[in-house]
Amino acid sequence: MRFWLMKSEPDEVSIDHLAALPQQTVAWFGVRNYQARNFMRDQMQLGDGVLFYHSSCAEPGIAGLAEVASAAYPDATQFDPASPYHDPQSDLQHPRWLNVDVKLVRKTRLLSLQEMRERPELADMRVLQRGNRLSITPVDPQHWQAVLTLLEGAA
DNA sequence: GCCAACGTTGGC
DNA sequence: GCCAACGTTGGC
Repeated sequence: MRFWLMKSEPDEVSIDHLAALPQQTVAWFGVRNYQARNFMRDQMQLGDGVLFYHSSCAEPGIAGLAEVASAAYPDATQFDPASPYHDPQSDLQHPRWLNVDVKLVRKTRLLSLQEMRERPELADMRVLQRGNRLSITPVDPQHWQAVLTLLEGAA
């Protein structure tokens, strides 16, 4: 079992949106970066742990826990001319972009980016490294555990 | 709105 | 295959 941090803009899909969806599950559409796509395609497995992260917003940080709920399959938005994620270069027979489904486990308190940066036990997390822009990053087991402890401790 | 960082594109 | 230009991300 692996662990991941997945960024979502709450204007698009927030933790509360996810909680309100049928099955509390959403297709993780819109990834347009090969490295992030490859994580979904090659490494994610059903049941992998996900830190649901709010980015590009007033209070960036971890907002809940989720899990990988499907294998990777073609991202429908790449073929939708009305979508901002439309990719006219992608071919129906050989889709360029994939997504997995992500299912809510539970909403948590917000573990803010600021607090994450203050915690020495999280200092090596990939998402905190300088210049990191990947929307999906692997999370080491010890970081996963440290985040859970922070979420359960000081709630 | 600014800007550092980094991925992608495209000319050569 | 190099690399400059450009576009995007995302915190501030």
